[in-house]
Amino acid sequence: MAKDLVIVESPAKAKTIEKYLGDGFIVKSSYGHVRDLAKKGLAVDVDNDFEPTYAISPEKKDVVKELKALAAKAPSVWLATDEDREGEAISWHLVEALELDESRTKRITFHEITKSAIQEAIKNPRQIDYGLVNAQQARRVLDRLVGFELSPVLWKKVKPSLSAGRVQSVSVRLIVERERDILNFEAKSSFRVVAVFNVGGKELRTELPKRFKTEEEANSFLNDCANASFTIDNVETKPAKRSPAAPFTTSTLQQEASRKLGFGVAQTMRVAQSLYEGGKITYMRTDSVTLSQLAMDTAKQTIATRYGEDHSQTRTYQTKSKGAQEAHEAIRPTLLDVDKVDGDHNETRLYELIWKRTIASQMADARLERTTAQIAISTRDEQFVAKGEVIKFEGFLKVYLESKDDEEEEDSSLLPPIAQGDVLEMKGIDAIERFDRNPPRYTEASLVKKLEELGIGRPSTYAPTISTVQKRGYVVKEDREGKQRAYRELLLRNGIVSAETKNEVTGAERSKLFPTDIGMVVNDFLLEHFGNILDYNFTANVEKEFDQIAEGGVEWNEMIRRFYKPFHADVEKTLETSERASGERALGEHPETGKKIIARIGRYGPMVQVGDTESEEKPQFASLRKEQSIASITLEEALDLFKLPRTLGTYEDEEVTANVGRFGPYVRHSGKFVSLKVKEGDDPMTLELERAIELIEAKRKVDREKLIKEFEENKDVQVLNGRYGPYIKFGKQNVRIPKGTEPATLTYDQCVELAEEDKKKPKRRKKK
DNA sequence: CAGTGAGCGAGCTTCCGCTTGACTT
Repeated sequence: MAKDLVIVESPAKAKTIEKYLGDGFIVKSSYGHVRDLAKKGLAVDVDNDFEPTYAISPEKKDVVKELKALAAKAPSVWLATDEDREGEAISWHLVEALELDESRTKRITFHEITKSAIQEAIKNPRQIDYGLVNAQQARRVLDRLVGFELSPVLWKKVKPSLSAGRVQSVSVRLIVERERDILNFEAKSSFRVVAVFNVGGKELRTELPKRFKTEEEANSFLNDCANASFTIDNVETKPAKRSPAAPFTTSTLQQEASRKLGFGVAQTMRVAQSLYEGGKITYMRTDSVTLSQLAMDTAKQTIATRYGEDHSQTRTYQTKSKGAQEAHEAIRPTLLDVDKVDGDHNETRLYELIWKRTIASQMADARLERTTAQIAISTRDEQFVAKGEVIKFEGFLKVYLESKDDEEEEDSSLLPPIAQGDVLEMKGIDAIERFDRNPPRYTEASLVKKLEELGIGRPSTYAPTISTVQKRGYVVKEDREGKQRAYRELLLRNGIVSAETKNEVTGAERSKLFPTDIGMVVNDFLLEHFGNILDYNFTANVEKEFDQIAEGGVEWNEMIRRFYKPFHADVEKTLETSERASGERALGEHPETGKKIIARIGRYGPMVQVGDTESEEKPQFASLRKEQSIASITLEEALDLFKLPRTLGTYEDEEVTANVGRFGPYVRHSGKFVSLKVKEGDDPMTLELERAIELIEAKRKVDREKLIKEFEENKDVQVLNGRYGPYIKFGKQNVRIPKGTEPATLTYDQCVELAEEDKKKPKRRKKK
């Protein structure tokens, strides 16, 4: 008997559904979109109602071929792609690509993969929704027009191969603007006062709600406290509660995996993908916080068994994010009673996180008691405040607590027993200078959070977008070392106030996103000429229009026409009238020659320049160092760059020079390069000839020892000593020497044999 | 591998959103 064909987007989903549907159905996957705008050129006819030219994606040729053959034999074809705009379009493209007859084609949808949901869907087939399809075409065409018209403007006006787009350019803008906020941030300081009292052998830690602006004020406060008495003025206890966070979406999973496990967003998605393929979790690209009824029921049982019925609380969550399409469930374990899975370290950790978050989302509130005590000072009007918190009922906190991006204030805990009117024994009071914190730089995950808030990008594109802006060189993910900063500390002990200057490290960063010079230049250029595209609300606004198209109120080509006319005019105007953008920034004048010094982007990246290109004397150029940027380099730092290369003297009648190159600082001597050992304190600005010679000789020695053996038969074959031990260099091929073979005894024939064997060896593949 | 920074011109680059493998070092 011929079987009906069901087509879904993901192969893992296909497997599960086939199980639920049983005999009469064969379930296959389209692997996402099968057709797209043709890769070459615009593929949108702007003079003919924006008629798109679609082509079957090259890597989908085989898929389409197979599906087409199966569809030809099937009595009915069920298009079960996702229930959102893209899913509807995939179904339509399948109709077109497989040349399906719509009379025996049925469109079905479900947003959870459970037996009942699927059987219910089969009972309610419909036709393709062309409103949604057209909304998707508008989305697709708009993105193509924006991307493929803006990018070439950048090639002409900034640098070849750059790119711009509705999503990536706004992502870069967020990072650039945050960096400028930080650069312009003035860290004002104030004195934070903390007093510690003794209550029956236990410490009572309190803080002054107000901070003192100056050291004088803080000092006089401490002196006033020296002979004061301290009395509990008021104690208040209030009940409070905490509620669990919603189950994971792609974005919240990426955030928590970043905070709790230190994963990058791409890593999170890779690990989640493998859990999904193993059937351990539901689909990982979702914007929905909904759990299936089945999942909530199992969660309830699991919680009751493990923690007691009073810890369970069935909850449904509403999505808060703009533009959510909710085609799937939230990310959850497929089996909620399984709290651990096999797999590598990262898989088990991510699974555990997902399990805990899901279970906690169905648990009772935590009930707390918060106590606030005011402590009066006999000599001043200010009062110290002590805060304590006691958990009365753990509820969901037994399982999981969501992390915050900024480290929290120290956890408040139980206060020692105190009552109004108690007179306290003061142990000490500290007034410590504290600086305001600059706005935080984005991590990959906090950028995703921001994009989601703005409704920009989709679960399937968050990770790729972040990798694109890095690949284009707009943004780098880096660690930065902090700087030393002095602060004042006043201590009151035994009635005496002492003051001291101390040092702290500030501004250290780990895995944060920084804009590059090119990122800033491109951003400023786009913002100046295409401000509407870079507007944080641009996506949200066009989404509203896509919705109108979906509802049938607006024709998609009309919407595009209204957008394209002014946009294209801007493109033309910018191409004609705008200057090349080089991010030029004047740094000042050369102290000796008075020539202008500027920083800008050159052909090979950021650089500083002394003198004019138009003037008769050729200007001097120097590349910026990796950690420098046009926006922040000072005149002094720029002048330093011109101090290299330095001539140190001569050795063996040849000049020895020091410089910094692409691979760090080096010494050059008779055509050879020797790297400086920065870790051992070598510095090209101060390096002396003696040390340079030492380095040159050391390099010569290594080179001499590098060659173990050469062969008369073939000069291209050598036995060498490399970084990882001895190996055979066979032309361009590097061959390992088997264990137990003494490298120096190898003959030419043996080398040839080993090289042959090595070639035949199947390339070892990385274990997952 | 440790440079370069002028200009010409051919031919290339580029978007966002759906999905996974099939390739190496």
